[in-house]
Amino acid sequence: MPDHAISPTRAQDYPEWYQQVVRAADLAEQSPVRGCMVIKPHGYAVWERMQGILDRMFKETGHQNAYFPLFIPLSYLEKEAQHVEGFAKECAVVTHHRLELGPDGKLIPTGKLEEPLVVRPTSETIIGAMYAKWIQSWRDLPVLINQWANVVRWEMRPRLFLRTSEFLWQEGHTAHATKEEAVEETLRMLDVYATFAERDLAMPVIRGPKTAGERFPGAVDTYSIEALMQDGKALQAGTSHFLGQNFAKAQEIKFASQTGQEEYCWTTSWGVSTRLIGAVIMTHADDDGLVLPPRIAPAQIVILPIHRTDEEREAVLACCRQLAADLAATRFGDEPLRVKIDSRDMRGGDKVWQHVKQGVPLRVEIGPRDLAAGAVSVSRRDRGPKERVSMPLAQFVAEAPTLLAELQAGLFEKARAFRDERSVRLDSQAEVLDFFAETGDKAGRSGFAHVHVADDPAVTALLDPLKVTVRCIPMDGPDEPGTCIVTGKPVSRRSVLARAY
RNA sequence: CGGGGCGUAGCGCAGUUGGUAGCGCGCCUGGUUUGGGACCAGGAGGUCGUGAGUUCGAAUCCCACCGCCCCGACCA
Repeated sequence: MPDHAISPTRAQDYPEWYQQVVRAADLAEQSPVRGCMVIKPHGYAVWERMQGILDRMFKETGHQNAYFPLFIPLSYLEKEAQHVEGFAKECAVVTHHRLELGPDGKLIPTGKLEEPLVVRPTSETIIGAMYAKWIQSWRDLPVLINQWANVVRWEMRPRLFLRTSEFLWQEGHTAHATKEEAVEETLRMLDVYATFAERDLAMPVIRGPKTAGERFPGAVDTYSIEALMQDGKALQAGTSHFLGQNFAKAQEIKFASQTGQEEYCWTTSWGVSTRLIGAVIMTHADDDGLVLPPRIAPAQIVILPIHRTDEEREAVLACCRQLAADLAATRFGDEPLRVKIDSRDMRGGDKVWQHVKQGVPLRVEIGPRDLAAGAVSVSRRDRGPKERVSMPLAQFVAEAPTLLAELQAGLFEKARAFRDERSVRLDSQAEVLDFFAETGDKAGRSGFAHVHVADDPAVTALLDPLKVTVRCIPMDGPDEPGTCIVTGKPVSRRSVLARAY
């Protein structure tokens, strides 16, 4: 057996490594439908963890869930000009509503629709149409709604979790009486995403507004959280849009103000998707497979009974059940510990490696020797796959939450250290060209470049050939005035440049 | 949609002067093992991506289509 569970390693072939991790961890696989994935139970369990935490955060910030249709009348998308431009090309369109059996046994679509239906690429238009009916008075505001849904974007180059034709996400859509309130909402949700990414996914992110070219079609401002993956490429992990009155005007979302004036609403939308699973993989996974931060791990601890004879089996299993019960009575991150006993009848080595590849944070082995000593053998996913530490059973129960907290914090620190190591401040075009050079030592080893650039086509012209984009203009930390390295225009802070997924 | 590569057992692959399918891992059974991705023996599993063609005969040759991967344009 090779040194690593995953082949090739990250260093050998990063894109292939990614796919092998997804497969080895049994997260998802390609479906017979082009560009669409099947999310398998383990992958879906991770998504459910993310959903659970985010949903609670949305509710805590005053939002309610609702559900809107999968199909959007074509005419709805035509209303907002910029929006059409952004989405028109990549949509699935339903044109027929019946199938008839042809003479050759083939099914033929018939029953042409009067108006084609677009499978939602995002739901601003259909939700806006409903808001227009629901909102009459300032007393109806704000409207704070989220929906968990699937959307379809006919992407040219799909990749499991990162870019699939259909993906799962949540989309929040809010309407407000004032600009200030809507902007505040936009930033509040950006903050929710950043907190979730850093606290739960252990993934450091940079947040900030996008440049004009990178904006969501129809938005006044788009904010994103950006994370750095292990291959030095950036991943946009969540977005929050201030839509101004653009959609409200296009869709007649109006209300009577306190002074009796008819006014347009100010709206926002914000979303994160199953792409976050890809983000977790590319942030934490190693050459032995997935590494799950404890807070989003479906099982935080797996207990592995080791036994030979039937008598041993009984005694060991009894001990495992007791341990599982004791751990489940303990709390980590405001929730009971999630523990699983894996008593499947298979070779121990295989079983251990499965859990390694699936990213379970803690593995606990209990065999006759441990039983006799009143001890357990503990392995951490952030250490070598063969490392084990023996400790008294009672001590493990007491310290399990601390161990998990340590693991969670350790993953974050490691990711942050990696990001810092791959982050530079550059002050000239030459330095930028050198940093993103694709030859020599630097091949594929780029990262975040903090640079003074203006929001200007001349900047894009410089970056395009490098396949580099302005990810966002970081909003944390103080202003740092400077001049654009391309145009010489004064700018108040540095932007983050990177290659991106 | 453009350029390149590739589709043979669940996975990884071999199989070119065209002769009717194999290896490793995995899976099932039995045995020996056992704090570690074991060993031995036996077994199951494939209309060789799909369709049409050349041929007595096609996984091998020709054509079309579909899909996957990498590089672009697009993108949560």
